[in-house]
Amino acid sequence: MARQLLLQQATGLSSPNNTENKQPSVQVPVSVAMMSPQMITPQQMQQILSPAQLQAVLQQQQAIMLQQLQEYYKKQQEQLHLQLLSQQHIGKQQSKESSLGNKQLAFQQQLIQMQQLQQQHLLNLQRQGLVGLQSGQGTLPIQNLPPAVSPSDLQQLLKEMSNSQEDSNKPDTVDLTTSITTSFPSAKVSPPSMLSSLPNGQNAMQISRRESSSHYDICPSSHPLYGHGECRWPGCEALCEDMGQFVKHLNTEHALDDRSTAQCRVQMQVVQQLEIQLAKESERLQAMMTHLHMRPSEPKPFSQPLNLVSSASITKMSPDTFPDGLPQPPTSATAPITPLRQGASVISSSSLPSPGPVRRRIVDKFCTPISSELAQNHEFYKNAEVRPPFTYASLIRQAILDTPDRQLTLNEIYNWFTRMFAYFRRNTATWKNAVRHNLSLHKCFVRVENVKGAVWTVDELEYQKRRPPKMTGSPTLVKNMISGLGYGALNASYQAALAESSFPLLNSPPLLHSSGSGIQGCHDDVTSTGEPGNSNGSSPRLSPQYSQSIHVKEEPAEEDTRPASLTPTNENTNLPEDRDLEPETPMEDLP
DNA sequence: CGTCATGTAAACATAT
DNA sequence: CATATGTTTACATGAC
Repeated sequence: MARQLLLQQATGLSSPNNTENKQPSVQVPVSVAMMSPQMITPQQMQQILSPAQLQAVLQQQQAIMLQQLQEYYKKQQEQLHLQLLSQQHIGKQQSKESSLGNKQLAFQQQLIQMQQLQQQHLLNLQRQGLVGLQSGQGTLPIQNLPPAVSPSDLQQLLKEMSNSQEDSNKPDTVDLTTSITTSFPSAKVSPPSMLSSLPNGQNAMQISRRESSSHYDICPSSHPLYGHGECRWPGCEALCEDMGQFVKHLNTEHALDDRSTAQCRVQMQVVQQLEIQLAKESERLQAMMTHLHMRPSEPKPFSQPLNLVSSASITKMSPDTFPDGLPQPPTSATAPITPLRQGASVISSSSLPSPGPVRRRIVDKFCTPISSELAQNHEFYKNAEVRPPFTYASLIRQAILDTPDRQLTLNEIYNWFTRMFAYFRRNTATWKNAVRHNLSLHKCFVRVENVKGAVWTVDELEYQKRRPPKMTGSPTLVKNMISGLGYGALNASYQAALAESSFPLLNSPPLLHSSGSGIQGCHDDVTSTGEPGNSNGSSPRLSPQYSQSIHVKEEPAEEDTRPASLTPTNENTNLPEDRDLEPETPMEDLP
């Protein structure tokens, strides 16, 4: 039933714009590709589409998202540019408006943030092999995007602004709204409705091109998943001398199986999370502009950069901008963008002030490459209110291990949470309680009293002990993991999982064990970094061996007397720890 | 279906 | 007394 519906839409919608490319054997309903996960859960998708279709759909969606994102960035930046220029006018009018400087700064920051976001997204895509790397290694991914406001441009702008600020006062009559919208009609793109086809012809062309290029048989010279002589499939770095070899590799190693489809879904999620963040940022920008009277509450042209109806982009949309046919979700600005859980009901889920219990411990079971994941995405989590896909226990541990002393007070743990994750800047009572609960509950957290209070440390051995059997990366397991994620916080978790299997990290030291296939042992990150005895003696905090007084949690059926419980783990020979991924660098902190 | 890990809530104790 | 810090219990959920 659903399938028919979709296919029906597909045939109606995909045709107009696909004139240019020879559709590969598989007809892919564009509308399906456009469909946000809220509309169709991954599981449903799999049921609805044949594997081949699914694969194609995913590719399409990636392409669409990328394209739309690029356009969106571009428009956003054009707007910003204009805003800055407009601000200049205001500056003239307001003579010595002292707050102007702040406004400039705010805009500048916003703009920079946009650019960062842009880069981040591209990095992500690149990492996943979705965007071919530029030949010049050092080049920024930003190159892939339309001309943006370069730092120098920005400087120039600000310079002009500050200059103009000093002279004359003009009547405050500049109609910024019209100046913006009229001079940049292109920016007025109505948000693609959920079920509509391609937003515009250009996209269609892009998509077609993308799609065809993704079918190596059509464009043998290049492949988005092939670059620099290696396979760029997420988590795979297999070396392939030439395209032929690569194609062979692709067909054998990344055939259409559970694992591959799961990976595709995860990739979708990666993109989606970024979009959510993007939506939020643009929303914030919008609010800023509105506040500055630059743009009287006009429906923002780019409120919905992409096809998804994420809670982020929805929640604060004004009623009039709401896509037809969609019930407007309660406007709860405070509702966390908890990664869409039940897949189909982001909207409804966002209506609840507090998300119910959220299951997302996959990563933990997946060996919690939390630190490597964090290394990659901590910027993301810092800014996006996305619930990190880690358990409280692993987060607490990470917080503690992040410090030179491997010990933190409760309050410092709190601070780490709020510093590292935007998500934990709300509902403090809830998660703080959870943190305390975890600290008390898990034997791996050891409370050490010192002169002024107490600090918490991690008994790594104990922590490892509680971990379930390692995962082998079997397709089934991967699949389970993915679906178990409730489609929400996959992004990180999956990347993290892949990281263990030699994920090419862009911003972290090269892995030592890049095998390219299969997940090698599960490791949990960090541990290595520091065994206590190591150098680093300068501990501001009392490093005096935990001695003072240690509260050993009771063990129901203690097998061994755990002598090692207090000794710096480290010599747990039986535990094959990877401890390599961990960028020893304690992941610089935020201000 | 039972068990386990986890998240959430809450009661309670103790220290500051 | 209020708050922070811990501990513990209860319950729900999802994975296995």
